[in-house]
Amino acid sequence: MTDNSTTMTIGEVAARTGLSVHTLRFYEREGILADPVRRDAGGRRVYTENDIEWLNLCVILRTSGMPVPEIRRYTELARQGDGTEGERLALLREHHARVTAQIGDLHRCLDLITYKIGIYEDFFDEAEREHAGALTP
Amino acid sequence: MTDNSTTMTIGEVAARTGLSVHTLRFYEREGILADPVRRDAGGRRVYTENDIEWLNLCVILRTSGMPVPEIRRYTELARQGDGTEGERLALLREHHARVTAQIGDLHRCLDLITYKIGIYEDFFDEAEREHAGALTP
DNA sequence: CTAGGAGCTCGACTCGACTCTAGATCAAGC
DNA sequence: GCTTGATCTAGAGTCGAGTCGAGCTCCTAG
Repeated sequence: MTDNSTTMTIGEVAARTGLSVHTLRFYEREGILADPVRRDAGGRRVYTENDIEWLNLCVILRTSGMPVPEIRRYTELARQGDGTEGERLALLREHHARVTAQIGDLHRCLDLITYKIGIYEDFFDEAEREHAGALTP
Repeated sequence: MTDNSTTMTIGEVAARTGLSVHTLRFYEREGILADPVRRDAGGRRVYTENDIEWLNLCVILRTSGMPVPEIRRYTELARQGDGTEGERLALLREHHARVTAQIGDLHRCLDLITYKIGIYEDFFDEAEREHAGALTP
């Protein structure tokens, strides 16, 4: 049960999202926070569970390579609310395709790397066999 | 049969590797070419099939996220030749692990993105059903 | 012989995404 | 009241990986 009314300081949010406080402020400047962060009497940022959730989504999007401007676009759409679902869906689908493609690329790279590793391993196996004076017919 | 003695200009290499001529010169400065590129009488670079092969490996390593300095390290070891196989193998294994981990990360991101897409799709399905005045019991 | 297209070097610039600094403010504990 | 540690803002700096430009040279086709 995530209590929707408990609030956090920027430091706590940093701890919970894995982002640095610098990055949190940076993201806010870049306009990728769901709603403008509230402030307490002293002017410091006050975050809610909602913000954490949104930030976690942002982290996922960034980790999977979505550029900041595109996250901003998504955020703007979400802020606008009703009527933007189509564009949001399109944006996510596009990203989905890119990530899928990238995974494919990485797999192809991995195959070659695995192959190269195999060559080196063979090299050492061979050396060992010779060292042991094995009986290769 | 790749003729090992045919040579190419930088432009041809660019066409064949997908790298720009700028990038080819940049890679050379960065020391990630197997051997110092030969030059013709006029001082222009002369590439061989070997260079192409090496560059293709570099492209794979870069695509899979190996930083340039690490490729340089690998290149240096390869240049030194005998006795460095162990370190080369270690380096490749490390990279293999990183790439594998990254693929895992991307899969995790993809799952969440897929989930989000599902939510939007449900939203539209629902809207459509209502529009059609369906008989949901 | 000359025009145009590649190439050359060196150094500067870009871009994206942070990351850090300075100098001020604030809140809480002693 | 004072200190200490967290926050604040605005703006500058960093880092990686290219990317580009200026000014020059060189080959080749017409």
